[in-house]
Amino acid sequence: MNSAPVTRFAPSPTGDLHPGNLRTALFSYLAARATGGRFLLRVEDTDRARDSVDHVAAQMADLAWLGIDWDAGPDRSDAKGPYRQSERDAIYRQHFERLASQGSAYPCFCTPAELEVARRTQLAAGQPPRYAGTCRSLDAGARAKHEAAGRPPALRFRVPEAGSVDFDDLVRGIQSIDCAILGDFVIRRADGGAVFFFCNALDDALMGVTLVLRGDDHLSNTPRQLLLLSALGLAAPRYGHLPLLLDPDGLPQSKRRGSVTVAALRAEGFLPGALANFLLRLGHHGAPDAWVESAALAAAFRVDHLGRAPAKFDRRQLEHWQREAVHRLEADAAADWLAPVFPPEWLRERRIAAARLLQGNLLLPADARAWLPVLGDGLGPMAAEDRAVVAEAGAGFFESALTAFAATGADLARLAEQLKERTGRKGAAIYRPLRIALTGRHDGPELAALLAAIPAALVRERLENAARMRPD
RNA sequence: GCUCCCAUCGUCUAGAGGCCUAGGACACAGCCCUCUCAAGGCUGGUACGAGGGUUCGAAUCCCUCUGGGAGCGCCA
Repeated sequence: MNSAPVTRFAPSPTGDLHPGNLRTALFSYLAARATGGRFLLRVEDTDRARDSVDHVAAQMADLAWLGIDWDAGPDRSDAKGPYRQSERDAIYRQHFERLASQGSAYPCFCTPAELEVARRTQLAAGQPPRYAGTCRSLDAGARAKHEAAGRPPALRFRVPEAGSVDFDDLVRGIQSIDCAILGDFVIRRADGGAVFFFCNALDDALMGVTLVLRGDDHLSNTPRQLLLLSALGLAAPRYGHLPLLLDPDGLPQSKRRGSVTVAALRAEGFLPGALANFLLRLGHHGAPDAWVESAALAAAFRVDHLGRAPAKFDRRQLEHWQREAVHRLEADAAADWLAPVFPPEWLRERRIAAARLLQGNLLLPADARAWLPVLGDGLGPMAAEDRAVVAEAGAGFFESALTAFAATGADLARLAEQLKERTGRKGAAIYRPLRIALTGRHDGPELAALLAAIPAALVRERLENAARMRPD
């Protein structure tokens, strides 16, 4: 495992990916890429009721968006495939038979109602709810009787009565779980469907996965999977259990609670590099304080630098990385990024120019909306304090500006020079009223670039309006 | 209920007995730079959940408590 691990991400397509899922995927991916290993994508679609093919596609799109690619997956199978559990029934069946024939598993005829009663009774008695073992040692006669009754049995794994399961978790360290606290668990439902514990562990082993990074919530189930694998004589992967990613209120992210999804973040305009840099530092330390390029992500990731404490999803941290990402955007990429808010009639060149001009002042594409009127048409009303600045400069100032503009065009340095000569003003006394007159606001990108980006006719019109402006 | 896991600034984290009057980053405040905003530079405030031990010495080890989480499913 030290040299070239095989890792995987194994989502169940029951909804959109959350940042926490994506982090697990990213870490698994980076763990493989950092050392020249392989990364697999396996779809765990064994829940026909909730799964959907749309979710599979959406999840793959989220992964690809972040820059995660897989050596094998549902869309790219190989000898170890298929990579959709819904297509692996024959494999599961074969291993069920093996387990059953060697006595590691047995048919269980208990009904859900019976099990529920037993569970309640145990809970009431202060006992942990564990399978009581009713069907554990049914003789042939009893078994035949049940079968004659027509009820199809589930298949239950026989957990050893004594001993313990020991493993060394990559992030949690040595774990030792007493078999006595593990009840016999179902591996095949009465309807013949394989259960998560089973397919998940079996597929990892069969696909040659050597390192599994997954959520904390699987930690206490790991012994069951280890038992299963050892009964099958298969090599188990190394496990590393990542702490959960929490919502800002400190509760675990979940679909039910409406936690933010990766898809929603993408729709808002967050950039993949921003999310990657953000996730890289959640439950993982040792990455540099500064921005990490996507090509350097794998080198910045260390599997032995994973933390144990849960982390909160903090949008402001994400926004910091987003700002970094936006600043780093090439002009044409920035134009694409802003495409959703640009007027459709704008040509490529104009989009690039506008993007270059604005990108330093934007966090999300929606922020650009406020600037469209400045570059195009229809300045809104200005704030009282801004009107006051314009009024203070006075009609003479703007008339001089008009004259100067006619001579210099959109060359701010020369324009300012002439204004200085004509009005005796300098510095902020020139730039500030000019900025406000031209843009209707007192903040924003460099004025020189702004002046160059506003059509000359509009520049004149705005200067004329400013000249007519009175205080109050 | 039982078993297991987690616990450092508001947030992400460093810290594996003395290097910690706890470091960095984000956020926040102030200053500098600057036509403004952003960026950048500098400065500042804010944290070891509580209580007991062990030790010459504890954020670091042990115990208890508190708080949070997970698992105990014919869900994944």
